[in-house]
Amino acid sequence: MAKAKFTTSQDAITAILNESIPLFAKNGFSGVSIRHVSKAVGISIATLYHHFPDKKTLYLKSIERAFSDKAEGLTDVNNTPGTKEERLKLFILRFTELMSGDPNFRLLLQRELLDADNSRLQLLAEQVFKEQFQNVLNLAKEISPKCDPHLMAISIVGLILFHLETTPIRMYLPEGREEHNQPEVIAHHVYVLLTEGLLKNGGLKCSD
Amino acid sequence: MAKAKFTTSQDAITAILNESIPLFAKNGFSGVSIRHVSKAVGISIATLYHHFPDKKTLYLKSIERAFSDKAEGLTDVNNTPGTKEERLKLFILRFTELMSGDPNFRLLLQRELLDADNSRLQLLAEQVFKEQFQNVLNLAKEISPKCDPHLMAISIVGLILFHLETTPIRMYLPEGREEHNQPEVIAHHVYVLLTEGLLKNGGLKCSD
DNA sequence: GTCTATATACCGATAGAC
DNA sequence: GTCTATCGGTATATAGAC
Repeated sequence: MAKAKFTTSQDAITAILNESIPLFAKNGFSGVSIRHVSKAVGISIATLYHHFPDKKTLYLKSIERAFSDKAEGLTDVNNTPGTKEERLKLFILRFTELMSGDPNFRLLLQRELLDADNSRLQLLAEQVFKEQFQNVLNLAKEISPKCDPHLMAISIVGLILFHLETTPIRMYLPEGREEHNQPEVIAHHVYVLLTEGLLKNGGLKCSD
Repeated sequence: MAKAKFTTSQDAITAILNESIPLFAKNGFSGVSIRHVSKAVGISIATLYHHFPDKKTLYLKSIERAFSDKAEGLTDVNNTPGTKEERLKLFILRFTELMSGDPNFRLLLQRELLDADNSRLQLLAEQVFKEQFQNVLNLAKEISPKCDPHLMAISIVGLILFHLETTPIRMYLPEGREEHNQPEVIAHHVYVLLTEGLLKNGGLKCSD
């Protein structure tokens, strides 16, 4: 008889998700097989199917687990003291550090934007991102009341995410340097760009 | 004997790539099988293998074909007449329209950023994007000489690409509207954001 | 809770005829 | 240039013992 590797079903499920999350983040849904996951955990395929009914459910539970952890990572920055500029700066820094600190979350998000159907996108938007996006929306309204808040909120998070997204190809592009990948450098660049624009005073003072 | 569907090998290759490009864009490398592609083209698997040695080569040739078409789409906007603001505006509009006009190119690019190894990213950077990126770099240097040009160039294209990337989830996020997906709306928003920043005159004049 | 063994389908790739 | 037929491997998923 095979000895029990995990005492409770929850332990086994957690161990499986701990392996499946990075695998799905790196290789996508169809790039990961049940065999890969079960081998990474150190259990048989049948054992994995004992805990998850099918591959799709395993994927969705992986997404769920990976995303639920992050929902609390960004507390409401609108409730912190300070001017609107300070709160914007704080949000950008926190969001950049959060996203660069956990690559799995960002990679899974990007893959979902590519692969998910409308029902799953709706689920993500309404049950995962809604609250956090609303915070950015409020910040955008306060800082730039005349502009479309939705477009502005997308731009704020998009600037940060795209810099992280292009990290692997940067060093091969002209004038790309290693330091461009540091969260603090990205956050500072995004903050200055957003607050001052390109043309003010003949160009940004990125050395500030 | 089976009748010849294509007279020349080039015709067959073009027909195959015409089907494989959108399939790879939508489903990724491991989400597409040789069977899918051959069925979509209307030929047998063996015929496909007569034109391409293996699946990986088919994928790389698909990328190559899809990307080569776009290299000329963006002519050097720095050589057009007008002020730097006008040239920035022109670049943003052209780039936005180019990217929203051919979803396959953008989707393949995003998938490559997720899936490609370093050698393929280097190939993409140096043989596909180098020249165009250099143009954006020059524009960034001229417009914002005090700021890091690399970071600024990434920000300019990133703003546009992220708005397109999030198109499918927008309508499910707070205050998302259908018109936010129009290329002209995105381009105008990006231009105003870049040139004026968030805080100037108490907020952007997005209605201009 | 975990296993071995197996069912069934699909995968990438090839052989050889026409 | 295209096909049918097929190989060996792997995919997801299940049955049933312990």
